[in-house]
Amino acid sequence: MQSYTEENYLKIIYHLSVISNPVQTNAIAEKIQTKAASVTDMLKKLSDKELVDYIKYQGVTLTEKGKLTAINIVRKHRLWEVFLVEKLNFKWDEVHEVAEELEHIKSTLLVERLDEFLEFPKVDPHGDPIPDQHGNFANLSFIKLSKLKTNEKGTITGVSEHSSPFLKHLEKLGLTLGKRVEISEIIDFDGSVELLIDDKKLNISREVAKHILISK
Amino acid sequence: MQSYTEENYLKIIYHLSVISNPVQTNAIAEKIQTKAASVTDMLKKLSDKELVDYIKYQGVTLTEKGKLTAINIVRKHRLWEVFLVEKLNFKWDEVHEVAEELEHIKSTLLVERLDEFLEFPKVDPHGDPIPDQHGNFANLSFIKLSKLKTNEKGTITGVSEHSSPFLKHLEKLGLTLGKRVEISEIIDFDGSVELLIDDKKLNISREVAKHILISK
DNA sequence: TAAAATTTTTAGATTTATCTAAATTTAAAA
DNA sequence: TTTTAAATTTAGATAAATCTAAAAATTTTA
Repeated sequence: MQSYTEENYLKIIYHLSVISNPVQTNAIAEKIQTKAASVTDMLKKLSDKELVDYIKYQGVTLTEKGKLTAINIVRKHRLWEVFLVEKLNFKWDEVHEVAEELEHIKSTLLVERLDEFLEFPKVDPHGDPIPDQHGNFANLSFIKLSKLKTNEKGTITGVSEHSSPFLKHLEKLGLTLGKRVEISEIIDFDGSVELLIDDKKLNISREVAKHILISK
Repeated sequence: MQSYTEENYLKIIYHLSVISNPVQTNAIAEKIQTKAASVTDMLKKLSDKELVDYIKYQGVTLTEKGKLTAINIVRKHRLWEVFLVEKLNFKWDEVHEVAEELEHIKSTLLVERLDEFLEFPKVDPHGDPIPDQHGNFANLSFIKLSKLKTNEKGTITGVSEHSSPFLKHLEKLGLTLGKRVEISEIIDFDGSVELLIDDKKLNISREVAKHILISK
């Protein structure tokens, strides 16, 4: 059994692995809001427990065991987010902090029953896929809205930025999951995107467009 | 803000206060599965934070601030128990350990929304009252089944023992909350109680009868 | 490729919650 | 009321997770 802190390290390493593998000490330190020295200490500990492969000065990779643990935490986090939004009427920008706590509750019975209660959701309120109890993800294919070309259409199915200000912004613009959009123009000057949604025109910055995920 | 551990101490002190006030160091140590020396250390800390009034060698009492904190934890514990039983189909003997973890989740929004989602329950699955957000309990009047006299009737509305073996035993006998019972005989020899439930006769030990709470 | 900059690790300290063993206080018994 | 027993506290140690400051390794740059 892992401690709350160990679980957090594993989760962060898991998320950072997607971007770069192996994961650097400083990257972890920044994400976890701690000092590099503390990270080094913890990596040694996780290595002793065979949850990560750690080479001094080189970085870490999750072992199979570590990866399964991490995915299980991600599973719990996302299921709780669905619960908060679907059942307790939380907004999609309000769920993260609470789910950060709920993801560490240990009972497997709880997780399986929650999954059932929520009718086995495949994605969380931000469109992120929810792994099953064996750690398998349904493979969803997303492309960034910023990669679409003029006149292309697609459905908003996810976001790659979870901060409250960003999500509130999208909400205000009506850019929520499931909405159908069409690119009407891409502005040369600043790369901003003009799109059609609910028959209305809308201009969003390139920065925003990069964090909206589309499926066709 | 209090730590997980501090919250547990406050909760235990709160429960023990009902039995004896002030609460003794050893009583806490036993409940919390730790050593008396550790309890002393924590009592000093809680005292510094003005959550308890602590007099060396005499014991502790919760301050108003400490009491409110404790009651809030009890509130969360019981609401989560209702959730587990009502929504996730947990049995009444399966909820305790999980609720022990869930009770420490911090968000007040979560608690109020959960309360609403559960339609403001007044009691938990064991019949224990759920305080409102101000810490007020509805005053329910219970008497022990063992205090009833021959031919008296009543409704099972609570239990004063929460262990899984005890609850499973009651379940098997059909002695669940809401059931109407009538005392048909009290056996002189061992104090055991014969009762009528669902038109069937049943004999339970005095020990069991003591932990069943009745309202008329 | 040698110097400079960056990243990472080590060493030693701190905080929180715990422990054991010994000392002290209080309560109970003779 | 003195002795004994029980409960409680103190003192000093330990484990987990963190920190700062300095040393070491790696990467970048000139």
